[in-house]
Amino acid sequence: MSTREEIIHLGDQLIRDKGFNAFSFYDISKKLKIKNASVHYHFPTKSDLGLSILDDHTKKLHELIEGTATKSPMVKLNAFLSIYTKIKSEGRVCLVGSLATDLNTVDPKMAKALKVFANEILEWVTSILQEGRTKKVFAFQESARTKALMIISNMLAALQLSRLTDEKDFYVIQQTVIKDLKS
Amino acid sequence: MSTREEIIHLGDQLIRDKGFNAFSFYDISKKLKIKNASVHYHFPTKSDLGLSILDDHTKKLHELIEGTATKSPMVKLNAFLSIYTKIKSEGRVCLVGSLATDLNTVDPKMAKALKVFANEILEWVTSILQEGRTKKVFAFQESARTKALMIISNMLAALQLSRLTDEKDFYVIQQTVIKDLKS
DNA sequence: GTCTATATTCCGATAGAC
DNA sequence: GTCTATCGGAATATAGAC
Repeated sequence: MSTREEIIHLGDQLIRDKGFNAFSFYDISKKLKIKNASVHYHFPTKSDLGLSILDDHTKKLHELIEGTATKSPMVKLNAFLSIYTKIKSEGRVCLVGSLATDLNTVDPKMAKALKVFANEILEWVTSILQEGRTKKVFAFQESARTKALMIISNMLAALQLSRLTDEKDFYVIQQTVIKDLKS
Repeated sequence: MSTREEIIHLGDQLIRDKGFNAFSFYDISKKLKIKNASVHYHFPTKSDLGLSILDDHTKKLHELIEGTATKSPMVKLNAFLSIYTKIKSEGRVCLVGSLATDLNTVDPKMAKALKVFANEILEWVTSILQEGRTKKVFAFQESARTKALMIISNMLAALQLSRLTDEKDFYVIQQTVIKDLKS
């Protein structure tokens, strides 16, 4: 992995671990054993880094969408849910949740990229649910978009809430989402 | 309202507007037209202020629980949901969501108080749902605690997600929560 | 691409006068 | 209870050498 890629990777972890406003370029330089100024060579400003992290997430989302395009709705749903399972195993929260709470403090370009990213997730999950209902794999009463909002809300908040109530509550919520879709 | 109370009030708004790590004592002193040092007189450290804000929320939660104790489950549920409606009208997020994403950066006392607060909300909503099901006002298949986790997740994340997709999505999610409980 | 060195700004916090 | 003044530290960011 190039230094640039390592910085993006570390920055992403730090945002989802501590929040965008609580990590510094020093945190990254320390871990990579380079100097503060070297991080600034790759990303002149913190917003530049934030934008690149969002671009990276968007790119990986596209890869996941394309990589599962020919699979069944259940496999696609599991691919979506697995994103959160992995984040939970790291003890972190998701990028959308972390940056949404900081939205009023980030620069407009980052806010814009975040909105695009969140809407692409919403559209993907909506399409998965729509396809699943058509194929009689999923059952739900609301519009597919509304159901997608409910499920994404559950997963996003499951990461945050289970930090406070009980770590197991993440899985309680995730399993309930799955069970609810099948009945 | 005393200066101390005004500081708590402003600090609460700032946490839910920008996040705990993005506001400063200067933000508060500027608004109250007093000096930085005066804020420190009331709250020696930022953590002291954070703790007092959490105590204030906990106290108000207790008042709401006691004030609705003799009401119907539907009225209690509406009291719970109205908390989020009000937050949405201010364009902010809830205290639990804001601080959960910052959890790894706050001092242990604040983390502890936040966990107590979140669990009290969970217990309250659980008891509302339990009572509502017993009285045949609500219908759901999961345990009352699990259903409470789902609903709280939906509302917490509705505030965050609707900042990014569409402000109206907050109400879409809220209405779906209500409708789903009645079927 | 990485370094040393530094400029600048901001923030949390405290001492001591009024 | 609020003020002026200030300390110490941390963070973003840049200049210029290697």
